[in-house]
Amino acid sequence: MGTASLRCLDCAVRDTALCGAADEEQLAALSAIGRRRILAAGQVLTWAGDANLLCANIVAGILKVTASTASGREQIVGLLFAGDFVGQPFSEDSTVTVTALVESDLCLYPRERFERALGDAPALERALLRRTMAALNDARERMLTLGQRGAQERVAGFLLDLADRTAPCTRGGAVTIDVPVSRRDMADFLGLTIETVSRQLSRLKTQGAVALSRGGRTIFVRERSLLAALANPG
Amino acid sequence: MGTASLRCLDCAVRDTALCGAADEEQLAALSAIGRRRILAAGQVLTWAGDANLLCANIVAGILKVTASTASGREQIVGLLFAGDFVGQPFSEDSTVTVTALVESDLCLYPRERFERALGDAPALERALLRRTMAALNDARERMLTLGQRGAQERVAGFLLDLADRTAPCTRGGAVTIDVPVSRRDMADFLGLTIETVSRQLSRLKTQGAVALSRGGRTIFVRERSLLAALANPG
DNA sequence: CGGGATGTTGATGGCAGTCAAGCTCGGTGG
DNA sequence: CCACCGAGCTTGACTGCCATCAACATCCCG
Repeated sequence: MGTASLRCLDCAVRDTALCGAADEEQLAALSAIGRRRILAAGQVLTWAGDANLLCANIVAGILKVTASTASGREQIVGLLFAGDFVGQPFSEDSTVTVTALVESDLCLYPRERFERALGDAPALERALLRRTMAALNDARERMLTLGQRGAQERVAGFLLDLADRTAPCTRGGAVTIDVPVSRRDMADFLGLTIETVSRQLSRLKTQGAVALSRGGRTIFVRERSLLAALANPG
Repeated sequence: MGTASLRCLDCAVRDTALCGAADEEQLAALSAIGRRRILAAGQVLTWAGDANLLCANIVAGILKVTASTASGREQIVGLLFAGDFVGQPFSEDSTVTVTALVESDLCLYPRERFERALGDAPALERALLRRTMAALNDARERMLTLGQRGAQERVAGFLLDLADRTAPCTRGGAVTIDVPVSRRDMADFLGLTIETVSRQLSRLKTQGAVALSRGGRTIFVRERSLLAALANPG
């Protein structure tokens, strides 16, 4: 237990992850059932429809959560970053597929044992509830986007979200975004096609809101306020 | 407390609502802080952006949860029925607007007191966590619809959901659906326009999947399997 | 019976999807 | 070092679906 909680106390996401809500004893319990695993880029953690055996905290990396149509069309219903929680405690089977977008480092827990740990740690369960509610809010915001906004609004809004993630403080100025996903993933996230995403990015460039480079994976935001205006036309 | 829990024990949604997870003592505590309120059709319970002061259980009726664009376009991000929970414990302000679609009967709790009650009743908090996760799953399924499906698939899928809600058992046969919402609300729910919804319903009629009546508010499903096929083209 | 709200149908246009070339960049091997 | 290759990205031409605008029908309620 000593070494176990030591490992956790050293963890890169000790404060930002769910574990941040755990005291030392609870942390030791978590540590006892958790094990680290590296996922290669493109590797699938859980498949939709499979038995729901895993929960995890993301130590490093980026994962996508996807739902798919019978005809194979894919929608990214969530993006997960370091510190985020993955999984569905108290559910028998998983309804979504979780895939690593880049090499990712996870702290895995067997689902049922994790559930027992939650029962013994009210603070943990409370933290998970708050996170789940936050995820629901995100999902609702995205429903608004997918149902009501046009292509340019979606792309501009996505870039703004990325900018906030990488540089939350910068207000009116310029930011460099390292887009962590391919055009295909951007399209699947936004409910558009690759071509439409590409065209809208080009349009943002000609409008002077951004500059592109390195195969489109680095985006320089020239005028954040302009981008905001395009993301939310009045 | 005797009369209080008596009121609750009589409640129409005693078993289906969140309270179903509460024992008698916890129920008494809830009862002590809850009060009933009738909302007229069209009346708003909470506005997006306002302070988040309320939680509630729905005793009877139907509510919509909406998010809006700066330009006034509205997306219904959730529909709530008898037994469902409304509100966002542990959040300072509400991000969505909740409106009654028909006259509705609610059991209201002041948010902060409800949070305290949750802290004293782990079973309640557990139940709320499960519901929130279920809501998140719903939201993700709807993201898939809004992002990837065509108009006919959306409308057919909506009808199937309604059919499942009113007659979960009927498998291959025919069901009569009493559509509980206007065309405008259907459109806002599905991310379409009123006209498109109407046209797709007419199309479903000519295709023999449904029959319409009473100003379109009653829909007779002729071939559930056909409807399912149209909702999920392979 | 009349009038307003709600729903349907029609004509048209625009935005995004589809199909199809090119282009860029990074990696590999000669 | 450079030519080549392939994956990912961009751009173009065209189509099709859904939104928009507008007229008409139907239902409901007094």
